[in-house]
Amino acid sequence: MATPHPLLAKFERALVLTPAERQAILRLPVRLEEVKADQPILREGSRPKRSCLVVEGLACNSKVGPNGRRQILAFHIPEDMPDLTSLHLEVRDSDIWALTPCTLAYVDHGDLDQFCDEQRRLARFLWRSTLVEGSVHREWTLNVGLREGLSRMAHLLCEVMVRMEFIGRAQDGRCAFPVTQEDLGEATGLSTVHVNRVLQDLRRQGLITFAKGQLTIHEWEGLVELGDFRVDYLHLLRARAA
Amino acid sequence: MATPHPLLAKFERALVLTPAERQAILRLPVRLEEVKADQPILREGSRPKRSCLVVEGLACNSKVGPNGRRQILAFHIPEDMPDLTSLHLEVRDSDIWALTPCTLAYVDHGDLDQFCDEQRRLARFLWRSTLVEGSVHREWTLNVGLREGLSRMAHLLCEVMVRMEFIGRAQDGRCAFPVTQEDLGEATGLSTVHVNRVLQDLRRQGLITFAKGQLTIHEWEGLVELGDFRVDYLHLLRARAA
DNA sequence: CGATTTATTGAAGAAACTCAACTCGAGTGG
DNA sequence: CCACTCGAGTTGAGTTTCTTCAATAAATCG
Repeated sequence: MATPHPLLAKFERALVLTPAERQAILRLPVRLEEVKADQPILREGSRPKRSCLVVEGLACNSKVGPNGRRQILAFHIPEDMPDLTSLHLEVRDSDIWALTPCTLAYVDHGDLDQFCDEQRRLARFLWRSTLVEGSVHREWTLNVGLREGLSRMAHLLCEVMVRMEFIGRAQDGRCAFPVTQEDLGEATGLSTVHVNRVLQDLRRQGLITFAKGQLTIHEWEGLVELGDFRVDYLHLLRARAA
Repeated sequence: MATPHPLLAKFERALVLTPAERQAILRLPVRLEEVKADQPILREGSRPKRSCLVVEGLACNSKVGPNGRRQILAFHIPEDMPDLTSLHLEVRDSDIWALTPCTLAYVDHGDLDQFCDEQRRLARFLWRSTLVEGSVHREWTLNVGLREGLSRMAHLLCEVMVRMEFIGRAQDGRCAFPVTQEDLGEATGLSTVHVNRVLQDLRRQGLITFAKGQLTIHEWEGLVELGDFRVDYLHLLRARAA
């Protein structure tokens, strides 16, 4: 088989699989689809019959507020399943948008349900994934509710870098993060103008470089300090040999 | 048996149970405990071996921010399980506090795990409960990130009232909500002073009364409008006869 | 009753917003 | 290849929202 199963990477990142588990994953029927940049993947109010995993690209979870402004609630990077929630939540309560061109691997809920019934350990891991998403939401609420602009942005950038590192897509404090300043504003609850000033401030302090969709963190400790970043809430689980 | 099993109410609110399911719930060993007001129920960093359900009282999920200020992330009312997350998330990422004296029903994770393996439908419902909690977190992030003070508070009060109604603890737009203005500030990300002014504004508009821990909503439509409140994100599921 | 929260008020100041203009770079099509 | 457009980034200035500080009033509790 040429390309490995898209779901395999997600599980193997965190768990040491038994042969039976691996087989069960490989048997899961998936369907690959492409989405263009700035296109909706899922809409609030819809009733999905399948869930997707991000294979390639950057997506986000968002809702539209009163004034028509968008609040980004989470970024989704490869190996994330942005709508695992819809497996048990009939109606979607938020949108999923592709921020860049995305490759998605879809799994039917029927297959996933059966998979969960048969593979109890892997089911628990999927449940856990949705709980981690919840934990990230909690940290974001705190971020927006309690931290001032500069610290808030610092925290966000720390999170992105750690998650990118975890999936092996960051090296030497550098990773692709192809979002606009407007996107950052929607994620932090700041205006675009203010985002611009905050980023300038971070640059001036020599903490980061952010240009052309590339994020570089020059002084990790400094940014962590400024952003009051403690990694625990990401609940990163790394597979380790027995 | 004098008092019904504390978990039964939660399930029966949303599902029509089979006799076998009901039996399985009744067999779940629980242990009732009391906690005084303003006491921690669970601490960030701890590794719980059991989960609890709120039988009586008001609790909250919160984290402490950089300046030592507390951000409330959710209120927990009877029939909520504030730390179901810890069933699969080894280390707690937030605190649970009792805001009033609380009665809690504890279930060991071992028992709960077994219960989930045997009662697949009920397990799905528990999973779903944690997903609803996530949805509430999303709405709160939007609330804090996008809405201005007045609207933000209106939204919060709408949520509280709907949830209280759902568990049968509100009548005629009136329910107990024994929190201080400081608590409300921590939940909305506003200063205590500003909360006070916002509440005055809501009162002046004739929308609410809030005194001595009693919340009354006089003009539901008006408050909903002001708070941009749409109930869907609560994913309320009501048991209905077949 | 005194002690301690909790609620309320005024005033000055900070953080962030809006509006509007301008720059820059990357297409794109004539 | 150049003029043009368009999206993204940047800057200045005035304004709003909310904060902080500090003091007072009211309520609650032992």
